[in-house]
Amino acid sequence: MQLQQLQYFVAVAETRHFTRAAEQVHVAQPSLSQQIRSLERELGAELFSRARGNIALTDAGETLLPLARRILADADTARQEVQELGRLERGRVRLGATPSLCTGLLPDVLRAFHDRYPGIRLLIEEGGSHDLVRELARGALDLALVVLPLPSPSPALTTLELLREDLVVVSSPEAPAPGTRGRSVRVSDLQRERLVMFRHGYDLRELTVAACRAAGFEPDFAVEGGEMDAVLGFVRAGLGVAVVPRMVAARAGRDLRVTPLTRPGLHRTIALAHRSDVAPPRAARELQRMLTEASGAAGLPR
Amino acid sequence: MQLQQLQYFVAVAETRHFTRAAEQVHVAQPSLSQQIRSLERELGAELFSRARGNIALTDAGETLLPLARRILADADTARQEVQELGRLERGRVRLGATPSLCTGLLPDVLRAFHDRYPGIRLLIEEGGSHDLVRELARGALDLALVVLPLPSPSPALTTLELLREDLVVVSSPEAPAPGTRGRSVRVSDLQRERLVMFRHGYDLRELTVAACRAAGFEPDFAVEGGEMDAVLGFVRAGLGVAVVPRMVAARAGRDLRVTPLTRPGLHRTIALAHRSDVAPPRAARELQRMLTEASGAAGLPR
DNA sequence: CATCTCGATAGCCGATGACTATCAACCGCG
DNA sequence: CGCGGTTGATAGTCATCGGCTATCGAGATG
Repeated sequence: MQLQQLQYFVAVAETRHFTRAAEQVHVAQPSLSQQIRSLERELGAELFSRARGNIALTDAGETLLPLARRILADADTARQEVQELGRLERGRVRLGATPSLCTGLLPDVLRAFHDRYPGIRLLIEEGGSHDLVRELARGALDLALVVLPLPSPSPALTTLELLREDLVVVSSPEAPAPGTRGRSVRVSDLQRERLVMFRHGYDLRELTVAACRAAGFEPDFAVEGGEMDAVLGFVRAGLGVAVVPRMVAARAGRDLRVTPLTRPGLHRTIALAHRSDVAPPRAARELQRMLTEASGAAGLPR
Repeated sequence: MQLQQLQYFVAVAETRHFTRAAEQVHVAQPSLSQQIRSLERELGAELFSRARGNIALTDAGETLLPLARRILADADTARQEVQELGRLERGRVRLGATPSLCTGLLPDVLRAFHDRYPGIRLLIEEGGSHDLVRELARGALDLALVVLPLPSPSPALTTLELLREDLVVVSSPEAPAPGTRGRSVRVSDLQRERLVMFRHGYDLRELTVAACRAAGFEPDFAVEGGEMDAVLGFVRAGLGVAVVPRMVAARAGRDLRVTPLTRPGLHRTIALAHRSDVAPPRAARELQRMLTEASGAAGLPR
């Protein structure tokens, strides 16, 4: 039994006429006759009663017809759906990102992506780099925005650097400016400040703590454990200062004092990770492209 | 897209392994690879991510899989159903019969047929010969039990004589026996009787009336218009006598007097009719066979 | 009776799917 | 670090099959 034979069969059943059915399916009449015969032979039953000028379905034909129609319809649907997938009219991207990135780079790009491909569902998983890497390897994510270096690097993952972000110190405009030199602040100056610190899992936490230790002191937390918004809120309220990406600080509005770090300062490298062994789906590749483009404009060069 | 390709595709999707899938579908691995490739080319999308030792479905594959399964299942169902039809495990026979035949020959044969082929639905249409012939020609019936000669014979119908039935006179045991000679009665004797007559449409009505006229008189109806059961009931109640097939009279029980007609008496020829241009369905042919057999035993020879 | 219609048949040809042999990449093992 | 083993891809060959044209044959038609 072949799809083509079913198609021929349905054409004959509909036209009740071999010659016209042959025209309808764009094939010579003998070919169609032959295929119908072959289908009948395989099924072990006549499908049509071939009374001259009065082709009619037999019981077997009557039984087969609805199934044949359904099979052909399903085959059409299959073709349709796969092609829509290819044209990014449908589909899904499962993107992981660290919380700080969700606040920074992501919203604009996701907005642009969704405007361009409204049929693609975007599933965002917010989590620490460690979790994201695991989910990627499990195949539960197509792409992840992570901060380099990865906590558990693996050859199974390919990373593509997107951009390097400066970190800055934010503080309440009402409190005295941090540091001693006004325009910028050194890491060591943070020893005199109390910090508002993210919860465990934020790469910014590890990064900041590591920087303080490298400068020879243990940071002093005024409060710790919040998400990005909470941290900014605490800072705004004057509980302490925080080290955040410049982009986040810029978005946070005017009611925060932003003080850059003295050179070389602190940075973090944001990268896009995906499994090395399988190419990400079309839609994920397209999102990857848009992210690369956006961050290229935003700034890997600098 | 071909059913075979879908089968191969599902096999690979299930085993996640080309070589094992090839074994499962009894084909060499390169053939399977090639078919999958060809399917992918036609659909314009990769169906599998071929990471060594980790074959996985792509989005497109994931989309196709459920449809492919369903298509294959439908194809199986189709094969199954058509074959059950051939083995008379399923199906239907649409049989027409005149009312008097429904009472006579039919019940036993239908019982035997149904016992033997419990999966076949039996649809009986009771009607006058004229209606039955029309329904046959329309294709609304597969077979019809009719009384010859047909009111509107047509080359489009083939008839096969089944048996000749004697007609007898039935009367109430409490009334005086009809006729004058005790053991049998002549048609002309019916002039002195009042008849219980079937409704229009019964061949027995036409036949009896024609016989009376041939004998030179117009029959006198005590009551007319009933079905077979009603007629027998009226006769039993003593309203009059009736001319019915011997087989019906025999079934009607002891509380009816049965008087044969003097030779040559009256007969009717029962035949099986079907369209000449198309062979009846398998199940109908089988019922035809059983009817022929049963009536052969019952009596065409005599 | 000639003609037309329409499905079946015959014969041929190119496409295609299956096979064997082999390659290439990757894995695990010593 | 090299070496078989595994596994999917590739190459080349061949038989099959589906498509085509030409033609037949049975009914309908005028």
